Amino acid sequence: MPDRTEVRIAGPKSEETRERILKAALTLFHERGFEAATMRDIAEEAGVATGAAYYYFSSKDAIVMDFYRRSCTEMQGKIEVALKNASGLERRLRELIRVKLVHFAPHRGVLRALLRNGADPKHPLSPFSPQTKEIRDVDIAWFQRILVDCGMRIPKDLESHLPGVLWFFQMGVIFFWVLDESPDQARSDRLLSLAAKSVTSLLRVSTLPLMRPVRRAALELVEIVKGADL
Amino acid sequence: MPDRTEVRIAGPKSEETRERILKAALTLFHERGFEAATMRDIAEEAGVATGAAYYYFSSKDAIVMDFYRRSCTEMQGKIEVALKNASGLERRLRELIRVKLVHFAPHRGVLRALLRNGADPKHPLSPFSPQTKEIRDVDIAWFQRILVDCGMRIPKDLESHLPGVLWFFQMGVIFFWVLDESPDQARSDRLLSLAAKSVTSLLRVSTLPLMRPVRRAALELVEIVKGADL
DNA sequence: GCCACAATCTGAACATGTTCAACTTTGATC
DNA sequence: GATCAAAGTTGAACATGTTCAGATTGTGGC
Repeated sequence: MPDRTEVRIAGPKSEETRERILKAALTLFHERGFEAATMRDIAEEAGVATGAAYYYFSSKDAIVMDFYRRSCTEMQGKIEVALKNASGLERRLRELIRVKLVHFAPHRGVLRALLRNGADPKHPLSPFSPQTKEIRDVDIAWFQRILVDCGMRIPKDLESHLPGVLWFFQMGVIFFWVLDESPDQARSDRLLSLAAKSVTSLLRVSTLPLMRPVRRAALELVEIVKGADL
Repeated sequence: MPDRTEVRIAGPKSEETRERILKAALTLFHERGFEAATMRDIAEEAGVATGAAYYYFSSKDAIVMDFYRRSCTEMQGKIEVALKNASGLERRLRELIRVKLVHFAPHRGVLRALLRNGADPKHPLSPFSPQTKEIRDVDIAWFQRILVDCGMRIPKDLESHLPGVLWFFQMGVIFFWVLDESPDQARSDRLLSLAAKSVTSLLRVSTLPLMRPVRRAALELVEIVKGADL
């Protein structure tokens, strides 16, 4: 899968045009949806020729990628605040993920475009691709942090993988949310609460000696999956 | 998402043309991959004009859909045989899924196309869409059957959902397999074995009274997810 | 001010999935 | 066999993501 998500680094004045194109794109994505907003529309809305859009963004997907990157940067502060106001692993897990849902709420359509290639790590636009590794790592670090902070006893063998696994579950929730058509995505809210609770319970239980074989199986599973593409 | 996966029902002689187009498509998909094989190529290979291809298949995806349907029909016999030669839940689970992997092995590229829209049930081509419900139901029935046959005690509350859940896990395995680039998809084999074993162990353990709360959480999860789109 | 070079921008052209109006073949009916 | 509607077939045209050869603009050096 060829990479067309690169983004031109700004020369002196161009930054403003670039911004205009991005803004036009997001506006149109929001108004008509990702597919219905054509590159011609976007360029016109931004007051440039079609080619100019491609001068700044190497593809339509690259626009989404840029949006994704920005969103993640913007969310850092919100996450910090949300975690400050929540305590306990379960609540913090829930709030950490909720920040993302709330942040992306006005742009579910764009996110759908981001996730439309599922988990295929060969597609540059995919939360699992090399191109999004940086974002992914930043995000995984938050899970690491709430795990460490909560002071819960974590089995040594799980420790290194756990943040990544939690991030993976988060992706599941987000994926569900993006497709969720229930009013106000209420169903996703229920899913998120239940997921946070279940994960916390599982973690608590996982330290029991009885659980050793379950942990081993889970670990092997994680290793198979991780070794393949991530 | 508009449905373009319908397929013209055969008039008298047309069946042969239709077959030729399908065969040409599968050949080219196999030789060059799904994206690289254009509808023009396919039509030419079949010795008809581009439009003719669209007379028989309402879209490129419809070809994949047809392939998917046929494959499932063709597999029924193979599954029967495989289950006859295997006993015990774990082995039968493994063999049931392996039949599919083996059957689809020469067409991983086509399957990739089928799964490229991930789990979005709004996309007609998706193992979760209404358009594929019939296929799905047939498939789920096999899981039902090996569950009943194996004589294992299944908690009453899980009973009705379990076949669907197993099917869902199968989709996970297939999804992994489609993306698996390890030599001969050896990694997927390991995943499949581990998954079959884990599922069986979990099921055995699930009857313990201790597990009641875990089952409740799992059930609630299943209900949230199922209620949403399937 | 002017030149050369790079950055920016343009719009026509291309590839590919898809549509469609018109043409041809087929098969039933008389 | 003539007729005609339905089935089958054609290829040009369309929409949209993308490319590209060139036009335009901006900038540093003289």
